[in-house]
Amino acid sequence: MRIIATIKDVAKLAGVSVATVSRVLNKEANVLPQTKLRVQDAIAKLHYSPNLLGRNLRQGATKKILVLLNTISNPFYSQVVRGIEECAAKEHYSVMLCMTHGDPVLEQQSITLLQTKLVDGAVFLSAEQEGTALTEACRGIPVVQACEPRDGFLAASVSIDNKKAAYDAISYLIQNGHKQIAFFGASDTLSSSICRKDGYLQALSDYELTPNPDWIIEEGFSINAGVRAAKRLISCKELPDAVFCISDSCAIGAIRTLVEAGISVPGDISVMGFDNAEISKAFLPAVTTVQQPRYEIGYKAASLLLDAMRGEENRAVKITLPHEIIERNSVEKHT
Amino acid sequence: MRIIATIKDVAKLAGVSVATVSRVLNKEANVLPQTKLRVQDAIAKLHYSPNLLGRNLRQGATKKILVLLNTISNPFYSQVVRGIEECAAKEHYSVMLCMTHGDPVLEQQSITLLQTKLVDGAVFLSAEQEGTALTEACRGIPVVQACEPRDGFLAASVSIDNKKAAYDAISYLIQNGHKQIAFFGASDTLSSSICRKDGYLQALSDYELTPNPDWIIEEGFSINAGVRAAKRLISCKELPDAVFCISDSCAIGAIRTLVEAGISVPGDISVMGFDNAEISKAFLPAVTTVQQPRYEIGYKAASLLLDAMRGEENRAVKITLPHEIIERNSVEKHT
DNA sequence: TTGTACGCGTTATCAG
DNA sequence: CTGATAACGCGTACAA
Repeated sequence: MRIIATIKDVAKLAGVSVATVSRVLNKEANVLPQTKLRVQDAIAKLHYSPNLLGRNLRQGATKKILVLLNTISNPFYSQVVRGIEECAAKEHYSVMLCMTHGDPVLEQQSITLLQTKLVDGAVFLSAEQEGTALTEACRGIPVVQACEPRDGFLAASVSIDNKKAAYDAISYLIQNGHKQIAFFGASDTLSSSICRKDGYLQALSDYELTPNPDWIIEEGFSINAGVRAAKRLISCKELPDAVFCISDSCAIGAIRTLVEAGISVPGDISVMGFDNAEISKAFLPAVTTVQQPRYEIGYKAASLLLDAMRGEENRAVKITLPHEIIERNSVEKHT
Repeated sequence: MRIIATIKDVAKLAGVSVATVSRVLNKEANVLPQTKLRVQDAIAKLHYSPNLLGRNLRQGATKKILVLLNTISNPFYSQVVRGIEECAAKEHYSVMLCMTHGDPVLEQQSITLLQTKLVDGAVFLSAEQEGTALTEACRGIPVVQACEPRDGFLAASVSIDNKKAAYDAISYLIQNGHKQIAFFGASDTLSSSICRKDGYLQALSDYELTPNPDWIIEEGFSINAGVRAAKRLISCKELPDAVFCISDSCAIGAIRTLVEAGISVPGDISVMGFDNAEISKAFLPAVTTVQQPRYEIGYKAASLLLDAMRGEENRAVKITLPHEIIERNSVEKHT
């Protein structure tokens, strides 16, 4: 392995002091063109690039922000991260991702990057530890939450109003003539799971429909969860005329399972998803769903984080962005 | 914002020297239990955590590796990254992700993290710059490639044999009675695009079939690319009896487009994908495809990177891992 | 067992 | 316009 050049080597080769090299590196004004050239020459010759550990140590900042998320296997987060990146780039921050895989220990490891000054701030797209533990772990560190705010975690958050979104989805089903509506949810403690179920129950109640407990099936967000939920539904003695699913993946698993069992979608049962995943549009039938403003959520979250890093106290800020129902072909419209 | 405690503050509060605090932090032996307690007490009181910038600077290493990838919107990479993470964790490295979004400038920014010692090494899951430029940019830095080796980039690589994989896929189609086989590919310069096309042409040639140029349609990897390719195919005066697609996304776009046009899959046309994406199993019809050992590719790549970071010279190593054909329902079996 | 003092690579302050 | 030097926070010889 070659020995790596430092600022001293450059200074020596150029016949100047390290201070002058530093000035050239940081594009300061007061350097004679000729010495500047000598320095740049030496830099090129030695393939020198400044060690940012030194710079960051000296400046007490790294110009980096961390995005913490459960897993990248859910493409939903892709656009959220893009929003974060583009907002951060405006102030010359770069973005790094770390995954927690649902493991509080891995999450804590990433938080250590914050505590130990390796990054300047973080956006939490998921949260594995308890809210109060997170608040404690992130004391004095700029952090915000996006998509999935955690109860008890004192940090600004950006998300849609999940309860209202589910409520609107159920209203849409009801307005299209469906009265017997099942719910495929998740039994975890994520705020989105809880809020979407609340919205479902609230809508049913407001429209004076009574929920059938057999039809509230909580298997999770994944395709396989949708498959399992649909199998359980099929074994019920009565079938609903519509199903609201907590995610598009779940909806797709459900649709393929129903269809395989000879139940037509949307002919016999309508199915509605959530998130507007890319596949929803291509699936057969195309899935009617609820769209979140993913990019905007990420952008706004980064913007709040930048505020916090500037010292602005905004830990109590809770922003909700508008959702939208995307009509496609998996819901039958009875008039 | 609270002032952040340093090792000095801890030392002062505990009434010891910074050296002793450092010894406690690094779990060295020669510290009296009672002083150790005093130090730990002070650490807790001050909510102190060591500034890793100082430590990393001192030690010349960060125990972090970077994964560079185009975008996380393709869930294919999720398992690859998992393999990297789990191998890296065995030697106490943590993994961070940076996206390039196909932009050489963003890629260069991430490479800067390497050049500037912020991370110890990197796995390239994509490459935006030219191979020779990358070789130059990464001189003296431990790097490896996975999935998509770049011509001219002198770094160890791990991938499947893309040409043979495509060849095997076409053979499979032919053995199941298909003779008129179209190819939906990508016109970029990725090695996988080129190799898979080569494999397609080679197989046709070996089985003495002549490729119809109208049926070689290169629109890309995405669902929309599959839609576009299928539309172009439909407008041909003759239709093939099978299509080999460069990705599962492409295959799904193609299937939904064919089906919408009243062409049955696999009844009229069989469609084969590539990658074994999660959705392929759930799609209707379930997509016959080629499986890559994603986790193993990542794991092996990380293992090679660890070797390189230990100083082992392995830049010329090229590893190919076995692929596998996954039979499902999108290919008709004529006997 | 503990403390002193130096150096990691950089930037910032001050003289000149 | 340039140079010498003191930090930044930490780890580690060496000394005590």
